[in-house]
Amino acid sequence: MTIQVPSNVKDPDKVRQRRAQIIRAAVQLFAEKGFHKTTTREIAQASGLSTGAVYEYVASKEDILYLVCQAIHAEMERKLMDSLAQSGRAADRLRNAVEAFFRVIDTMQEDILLIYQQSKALPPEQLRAVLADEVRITGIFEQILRAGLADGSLSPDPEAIPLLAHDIVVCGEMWAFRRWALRGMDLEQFMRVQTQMLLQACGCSLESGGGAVHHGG
Amino acid sequence: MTIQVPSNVKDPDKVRQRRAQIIRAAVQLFAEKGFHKTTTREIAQASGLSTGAVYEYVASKEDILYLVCQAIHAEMERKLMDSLAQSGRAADRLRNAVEAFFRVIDTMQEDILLIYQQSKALPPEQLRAVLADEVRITGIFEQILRAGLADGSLSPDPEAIPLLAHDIVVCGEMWAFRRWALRGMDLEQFMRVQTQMLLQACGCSLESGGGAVHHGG
Amino acid sequence: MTIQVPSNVKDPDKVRQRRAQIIRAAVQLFAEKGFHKTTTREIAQASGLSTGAVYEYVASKEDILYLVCQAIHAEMERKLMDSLAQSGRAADRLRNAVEAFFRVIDTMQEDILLIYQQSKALPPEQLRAVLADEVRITGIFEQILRAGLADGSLSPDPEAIPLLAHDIVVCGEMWAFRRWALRGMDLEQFMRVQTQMLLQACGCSLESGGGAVHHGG
Amino acid sequence: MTIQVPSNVKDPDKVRQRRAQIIRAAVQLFAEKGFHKTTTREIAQASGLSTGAVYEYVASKEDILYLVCQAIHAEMERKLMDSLAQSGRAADRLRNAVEAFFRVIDTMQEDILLIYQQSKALPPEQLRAVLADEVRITGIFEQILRAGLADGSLSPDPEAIPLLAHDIVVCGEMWAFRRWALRGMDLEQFMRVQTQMLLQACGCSLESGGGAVHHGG
DNA sequence: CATGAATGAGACTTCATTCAT
DNA sequence: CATGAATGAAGTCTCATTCAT
Repeated sequence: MTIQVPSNVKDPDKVRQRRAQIIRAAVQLFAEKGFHKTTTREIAQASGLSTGAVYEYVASKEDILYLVCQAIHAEMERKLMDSLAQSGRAADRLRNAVEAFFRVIDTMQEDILLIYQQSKALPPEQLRAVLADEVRITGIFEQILRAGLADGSLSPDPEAIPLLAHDIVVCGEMWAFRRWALRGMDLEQFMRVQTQMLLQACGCSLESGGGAVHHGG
Repeated sequence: MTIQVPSNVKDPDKVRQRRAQIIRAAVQLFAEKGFHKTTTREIAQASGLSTGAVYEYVASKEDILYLVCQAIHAEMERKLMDSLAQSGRAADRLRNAVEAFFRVIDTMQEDILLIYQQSKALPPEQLRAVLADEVRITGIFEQILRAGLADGSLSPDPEAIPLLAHDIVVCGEMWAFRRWALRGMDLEQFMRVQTQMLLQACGCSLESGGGAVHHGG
Repeated sequence: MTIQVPSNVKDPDKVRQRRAQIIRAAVQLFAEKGFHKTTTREIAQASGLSTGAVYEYVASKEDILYLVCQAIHAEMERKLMDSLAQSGRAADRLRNAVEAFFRVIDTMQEDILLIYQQSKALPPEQLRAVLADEVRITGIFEQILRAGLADGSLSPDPEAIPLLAHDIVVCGEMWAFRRWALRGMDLEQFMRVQTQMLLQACGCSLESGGGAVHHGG
Repeated sequence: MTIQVPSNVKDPDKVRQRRAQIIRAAVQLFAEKGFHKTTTREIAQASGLSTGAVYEYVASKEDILYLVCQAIHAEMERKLMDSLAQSGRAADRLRNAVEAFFRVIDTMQEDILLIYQQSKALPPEQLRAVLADEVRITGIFEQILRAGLADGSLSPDPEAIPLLAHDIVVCGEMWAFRRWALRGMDLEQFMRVQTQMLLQACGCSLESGGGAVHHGG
């Protein structure tokens, strides 16, 4: 589900390097002004290439948006993977993964917002590929939930597992896309509340989080 | 926090009527193609007005987007308000409100998606007004949570109340903006899982919902 | 050489009155913003008529400009005629006419500038009519010059009479159309220098003007 | 007091060359139809560029008008300077300059008319720059007059010098902007009368001009 | 490969004029 | 006669993309 972006240039290293320049510039511009209000000229200029050169590495402006979304997802995934514990009880790995995920989101706020707001501008096929990336990220949590069901450390409704995984992702990403509403909190507060809610929903047995734990009155 | 959209036409009834036409057409087009790929001519044509006539009721294309967002939020609020119980324990009113909210979202999927994807195209001031609408909707849930704290039927962490309200809104709205990921579920399933999670997070004492209740293993 | 501006309205008094309103508003607007940047709506509004009503008294925007030019010339001529001595030596009448003319110009600066800057926007036929008005005004001075040739009080080159008349008009009107360059002078200074130059050019015998008379060194 | 017109194109030679094309086309069109009735497309077409190409060399239609005015004034000044005697009595240099100026006007009638009729369409700042050009041209005559005062070959009222310079300019330029009234004369006749009047007003001692010299009375 | 000038379709908006009420 | 909403042609300007150098 990864779509090839064609390039006139043969040397793959050069392509990688130039596209990195383009992506770096475009991420910033798209986040700031949005896809449609950003011109290819601006992207070229900001990436240190000429107008024409950009089109040696990309076939259309939409390709750039696709590369940007891809790069963001790749970075998210990489960062997330890096801090995932590979062993232990699923419940602990979940708590760990959620925290890692939230911290990744915090460092990539603008990027996540960018995907939420601009991916609609992608052509259908590329949009599908981007959504597939999100499915893969969500899948990370799904897998842990299933592992928890298996090892007994979590007790989610089996049918609800996909949705719970989405809840984790969405309740984390809102730190980015509802930023305007959450100015009053700091990340730790946010994480405490969200983690508490999400883990409880997953039937996590051990409530060792820092926040006050509320037992229904 | 409501911004005036100027019109050349004086008769307020006519303005209302024509703007309704414009909004109806624009909602559809924006949802389908996005704000930037929709032309003013298309909007005019789809609303049965001439190009020039549209500009008798609106000063710019962005005004149309603002009217659209406003209309969507107004409809959401109206529908939500209509089905809100005015009395009873806060816990019951919350459950009721969440269900009502989710059903509203289900009927307004495209509209909510539209706001998520297109509001970035608004000029700053109008964007602020649209966000203020979302704040007001979120406030509905905040108030119930506070009432629950007061009448003892809910026990949210007082500091977490604003965030919990946002969780309710976001965990509902994902039915719209993650539609592509939730094709496998039906609304009732979705509501059961989300309601369960959210109410529990709010410290709702009586778990009378239909879903399986998970007590941490 | 006066072109009829058609009106749908039959009652000539009403036409006169309404056109006066239109002209009053248009003069101001044209002087301020120019013909092309003034909209018919603005003219209607400023004259207290509805958009449609204006077109009951005028067939086109250009008609309004024509009416404006006509009105300005008529006022100039009226004011000038009012203060023209009817008898006496031509030389005296000339001096008197030049002074009167200059004072008229001073009170009608914007109007004269308007004609200089906007008459190009007139349709050919109406432009011709406006130029004919200017010819008529120039003719006033021509006649006095010829009278002076006849009564011996002036001695212009007979062939130069038309040009000298234009010189009088232009050297007066520059008080309006070179206003930006003459900020440093007052009207009296200006009149003294110009009158001196013009009368001398017309071979005026009696140099009774207030200014110092310079005999070539 | 020269305003920079921005261009996307970096190569100054190309900018000069393309702008020359644009100016050539625009002068003709503006003179013929006026600024507002000329479309940017017509300018592009007449200058052999595409619509978009024009906007690589200019930021707005008004910029074109500004370039046109600038170019006209530059050409006037250049032509005038070329034929100015650098030495001799100021009185002779004045006569010489006036003649040169009048001949320049004769060759540039449409251009001068263009400035009179269209400069009102300029944005304020650019209008100021254009008027500054006219001030500079007028200044040429002012300087000669002052020199004449110094070398005794002219005896203008010192306070009247600026106005006399304007008289020279205006009494020359009327050959362009009153062309419709002067069809009956030829340039030589015109020059004779005007030169006579103007030099006399400047207190020029030696009346060696070709025209009949009239001594008052 | 790189450059950047050129293209031209098309976007938004304005506004003189009309005409039903 | 008066009103003012409606029309729609036309204008200015933008910008993704191409291609000669």
